[in-house]
Amino acid sequence: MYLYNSATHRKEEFVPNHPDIVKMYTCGPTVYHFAHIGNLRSYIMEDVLEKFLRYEGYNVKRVMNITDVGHLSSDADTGEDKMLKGAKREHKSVMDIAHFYTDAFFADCAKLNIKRPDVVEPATNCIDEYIKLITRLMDTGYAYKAGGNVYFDTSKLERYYIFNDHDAEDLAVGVREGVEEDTNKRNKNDFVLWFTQSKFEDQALKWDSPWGVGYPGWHIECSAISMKHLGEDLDIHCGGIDNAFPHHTNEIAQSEAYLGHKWCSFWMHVLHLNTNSGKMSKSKGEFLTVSLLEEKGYDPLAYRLFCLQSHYRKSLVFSWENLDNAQGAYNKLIARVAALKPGDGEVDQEVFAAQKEKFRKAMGNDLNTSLGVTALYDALKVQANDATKLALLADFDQVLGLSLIEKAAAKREADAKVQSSAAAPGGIVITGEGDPAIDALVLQRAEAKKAKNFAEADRIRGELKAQGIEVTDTKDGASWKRV
RNA sequence: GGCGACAUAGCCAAGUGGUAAGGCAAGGGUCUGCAAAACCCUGAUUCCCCGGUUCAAAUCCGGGUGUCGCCUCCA
Repeated sequence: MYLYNSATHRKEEFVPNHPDIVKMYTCGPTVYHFAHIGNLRSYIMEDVLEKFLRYEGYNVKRVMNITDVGHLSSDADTGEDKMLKGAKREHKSVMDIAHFYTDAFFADCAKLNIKRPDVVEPATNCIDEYIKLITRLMDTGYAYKAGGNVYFDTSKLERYYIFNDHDAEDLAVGVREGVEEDTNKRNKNDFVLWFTQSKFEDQALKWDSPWGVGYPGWHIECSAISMKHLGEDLDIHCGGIDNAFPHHTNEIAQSEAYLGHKWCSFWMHVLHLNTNSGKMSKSKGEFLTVSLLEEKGYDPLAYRLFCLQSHYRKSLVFSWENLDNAQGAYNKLIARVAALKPGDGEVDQEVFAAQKEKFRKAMGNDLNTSLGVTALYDALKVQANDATKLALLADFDQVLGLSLIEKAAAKREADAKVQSSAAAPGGIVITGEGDPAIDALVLQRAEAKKAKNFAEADRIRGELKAQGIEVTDTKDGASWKRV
């Protein structure tokens, strides 16, 4: 399989460092707030990567951090979230907030069929590891102490910028509002490994260290957690594109300075989900969460399909119209899968192998999920029996994670619930979900229709629709169901 | 200001030198009293613009234009 490597700016054949395992690390959420669906786009794509690696027969160990220290009290989270405000008002601890949002994050992931990584490690669990790393960096001269904090000295590296060719002099420090230049730094792009002088007044969590009581910088956490669970090398490191610089750049700097050798082979970055007005954020415009999608009647998996129809290295624009498209496509897809008959003959191995090869080739080409989704439609259209089609759909869905088989089964079951529940003289047959009152109304309409009193028939249909009941005419009468 | 990416029908998109996949929406048709559902049919002489290379370019090269992202803690 081929993956685009941000570090080399090329598609490269993926070969793991060790034949028996793929070591995968993905930057996790900062748990001070709910995740928005833009955050979740990255996790969906990483999930597809992990599942495809397993599908290809690799043994994967995936690690994710939970950032629960370092910038929980940043200025970005003010005032928007009731839970956080509530927690503060009720004097709940930062850790309570972290736990709450960690759980919320994984609940969202579950709704999107995102598998939980093999190892999930909160940053606050690894203080000893950070101290170990920073100690060696101090001993080897890569780190220095200034103004109470410990900094990494980027001038000690031959090559600091890995993902792009920045010129240090051109870096515009403090471009963003509210960011002040730290005058303790020897070089513009040095970064903090350990704080004792917090820039956040209400920094709640502090630990003792050789450099004083304080807390770790943000970047050190990912290096240390990765090494703790995956050792001194790494196959794939993923994250949102915004992390490429400075976060991942700094991870490489400190990790390789610490190890004395190359650390990670493949770097993958997921582009952003934008709105029409630009980058999605928690404080600007609608705060788009999985729960909000559900409230509006969307299936979270329709959002997953929306992401899959695009490519992870392209920015994607979210709009309700686009989500409507995806939801419509998802419904139709489920309906078509539900129309297939399970157990209809033997799987045609030849057809199965040919279609599977197409799918593997598409996904193996830097996760071309758009073609992966097309493979689903090809499977539905291929000249073969239903058993073969279902086997293909189930196979591809191991990677795509759209719950096609389960949703189709549920739909079949729901449709089967519509039983013959009333028969009237005159041969009119009403089928529905078994509510005599509704049956009576539907029968009334059918009789009016039979008498060619269409105005009355439409009136009753409108009345039923207002109750959320959909009436469909059949050969012998009518059928109804709740929608 | 520097750096990085992207630009294909109304929308999401595939395409890596050989003459534009697929999905959604839309329109037409079959069916229906009308609908719904289902099924069938219809879409870009053209791939942001201008040059160049080539028998041949959406695909390669050069130059523009536009959009987005990053530049110290946002996936």
